Amino acid sequence: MPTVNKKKQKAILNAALELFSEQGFHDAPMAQLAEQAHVGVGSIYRYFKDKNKLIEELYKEVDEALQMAIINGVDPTLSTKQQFLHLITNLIHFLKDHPHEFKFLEQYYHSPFGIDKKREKLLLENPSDSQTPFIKLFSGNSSKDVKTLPAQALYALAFGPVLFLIRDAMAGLIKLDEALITQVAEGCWDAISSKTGDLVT
Amino acid sequence: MPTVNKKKQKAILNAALELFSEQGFHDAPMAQLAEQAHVGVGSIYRYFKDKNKLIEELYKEVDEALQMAIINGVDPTLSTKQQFLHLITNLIHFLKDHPHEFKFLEQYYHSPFGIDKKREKLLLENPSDSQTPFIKLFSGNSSKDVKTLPAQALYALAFGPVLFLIRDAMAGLIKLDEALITQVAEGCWDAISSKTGDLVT
Amino acid sequence: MPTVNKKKQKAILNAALELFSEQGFHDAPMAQLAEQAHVGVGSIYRYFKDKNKLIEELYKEVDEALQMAIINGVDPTLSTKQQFLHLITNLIHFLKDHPHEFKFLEQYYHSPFGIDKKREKLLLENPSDSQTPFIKLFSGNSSKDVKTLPAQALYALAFGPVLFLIRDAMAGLIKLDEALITQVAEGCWDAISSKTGDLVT
Amino acid sequence: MPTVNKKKQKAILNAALELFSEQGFHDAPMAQLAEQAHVGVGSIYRYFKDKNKLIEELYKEVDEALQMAIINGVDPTLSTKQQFLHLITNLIHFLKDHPHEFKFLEQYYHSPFGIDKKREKLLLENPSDSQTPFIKLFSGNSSKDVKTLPAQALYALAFGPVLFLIRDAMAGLIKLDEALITQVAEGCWDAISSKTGDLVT
DNA sequence: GATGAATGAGACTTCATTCAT
DNA sequence: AATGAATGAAGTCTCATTCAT
Repeated sequence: MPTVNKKKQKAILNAALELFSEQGFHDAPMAQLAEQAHVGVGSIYRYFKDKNKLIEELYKEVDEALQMAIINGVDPTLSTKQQFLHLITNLIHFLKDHPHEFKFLEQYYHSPFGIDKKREKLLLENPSDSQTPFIKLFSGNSSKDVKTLPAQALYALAFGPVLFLIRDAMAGLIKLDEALITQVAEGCWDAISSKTGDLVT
Repeated sequence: MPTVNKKKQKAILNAALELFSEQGFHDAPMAQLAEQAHVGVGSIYRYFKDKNKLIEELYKEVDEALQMAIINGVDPTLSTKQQFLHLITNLIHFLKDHPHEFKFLEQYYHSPFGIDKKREKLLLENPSDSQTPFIKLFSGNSSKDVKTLPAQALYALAFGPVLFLIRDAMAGLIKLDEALITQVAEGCWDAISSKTGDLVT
Repeated sequence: MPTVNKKKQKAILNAALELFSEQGFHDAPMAQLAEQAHVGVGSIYRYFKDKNKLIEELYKEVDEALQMAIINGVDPTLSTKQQFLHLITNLIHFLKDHPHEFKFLEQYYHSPFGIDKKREKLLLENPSDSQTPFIKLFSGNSSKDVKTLPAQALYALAFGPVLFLIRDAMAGLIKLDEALITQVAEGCWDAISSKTGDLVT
Repeated sequence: MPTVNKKKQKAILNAALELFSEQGFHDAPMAQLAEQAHVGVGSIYRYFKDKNKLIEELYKEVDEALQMAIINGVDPTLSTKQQFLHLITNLIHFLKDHPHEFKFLEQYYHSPFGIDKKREKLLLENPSDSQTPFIKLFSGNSSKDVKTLPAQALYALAFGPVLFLIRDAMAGLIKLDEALITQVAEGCWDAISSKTGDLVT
């Protein structure tokens, strides 16, 4: 009965997401994880080879959810800027509304797991896939709206502020309302827009 | 001879910086640390109460070096933009040239150590101190050059891209030459500059 | 099968009793304890939160056995003296025949564990409980047979010699045969009996 | 200058007495001991081979002081009972007034140091020396006043209650005033006196 | 398939002792 | 003679993983 399987696996992943994000990978013992998932410790090892593999799988799940959220409702007929603002706003909303996911991802990227291997994969793999909605936006003929920079630099200018901001929001240093979200999103656009540039220097 | 004292302490801090940045706090046993510092395990505890305290001290050291590097050579008579570009460029160079320090800081901020307490302190404390050179730049009468946004939002737009970019550079995803550094720095400025804004939407 | 559970716990307690009594709490490493109990080190911690808790539990066990042994076969219809002699003799026999238990208890009472907290509890708690068979003997209408002294003083006169004697016996300084046991028991009675007292001074 | 030597040695012994009695042998690090004695750690090892030897030496010191205190003011021309009461009362007063010494001795006797080896020595050594004033009292022609029992048994009946009582007093379970001390001393005498014995059984 | 008792490697930390100054 | 920085053996405890039930 594969239903049971998937259910239990999902329960483990959910418990893991919560525990990892709250306590960190290293301070989330498998025993506690099992308890939270209402599952025997041994059962976890039936679904995941070991703790590392569990983390990897969880990452895939969370990343997928993130990608889905980002592209939600984007209208390809609109202007590049409009699409960009939509995407960025989606991203901010998702991260803001999913603190567990955000904290997990942050931790993942800043651990031996993701620091080299994973981010590389993130970008080098599927060059035309759905995984990176921004890549499509920045390439093609809409690229004239955007500065002539390596993709990584554009990413940095576009995403960097978002991650930084969410972290601060999560730490309670700033409150993210819709107005601010919009302003920051526009700031991100200004950073990459080719139309930008002041006269005085 | 107090020199011996400081020397050994420095050796431990150096070994810690290297090990922590490469393996992470949790995967850098005190024994290995001692070995790398050419010191007995017990000696570490003469200089630092425990592992946490060692991490804390190391943070202070690294942070101080970072702050020094950022303000190096800044000319207060120049325009806000010029000063900003100088500061940001300093920051990028330091992080790029000190991968250990960068990785350590990233890890520190994304751990129970710094996640709430430290960043809060970073910004709420010394309102007029040397600790945050950017805060001075954004306040005062030069604030007209900068968007009307909460400090946190400006920080996010200014620093977010840098951290993101350095991470990618460190992972080998992009090569940071001077030209690119300049371009990204300008992108950061565009993100926060009040002179920015295109006509078409 | 919960039997396995209790069996292993018992094995640990037995090994602990032996080791603690022979080497002292501080010189009985958990590793050696595990070995003697034919158990993995980690297993001990499944049954006892830590070493202190293990000592505490062991104390409860031993104390209970001691209390049981003391009241064994006492006939409440006999005279106060007869009952007292019976109790004291029981006590001497138990301690003499259970050197591990005796040494453990001695050590326990002379450690931060029992020195204040436990002995206080021993006497102040259950005023009418089974825990202290002597207290009943000394109170009530049989109290006329016993000197008018604080309970603690009576305890001292009654038990003090026993503990002292057993210690000497254990050290091989004296051999405890039945005749001697009887004589000492009577000496204890003389110490507390109100009928005692010589004419010449 | 041997004066300096003795002074420093005494300082160490004093600090040791205090620390050992308050924290126990095992929880009194040499470093803390050195600090309390206002002495370098290394210096301790100039006066005592190691920690064990220090404990042994301290025992000798304390025991000597105890023996001196016991025989203080005893009048050999008085009756056996009077002498006994004087000795016992001396003992009680000394222990009551020197809690550090008492706790140290208790701990010493209930440790691998004293449990077998030392007490044996205490009694088997000097059969006619000053070390055991009671032994003289119980032997000779005054022995007719005392029960015909092995010396150890007499010791037990005489000293056992005292140690027990002091312990309780130290734990705050009972307050030792002069009246009570006298009564207990007489109880001890009753326990060993040959004149004792009631008619009813 | 599911469980959780059992395990032992390994982490952190303490502390008696040494020895160069 | 005195010191105290340096050391590493040894102790307690945790936790990922296994395997018999």
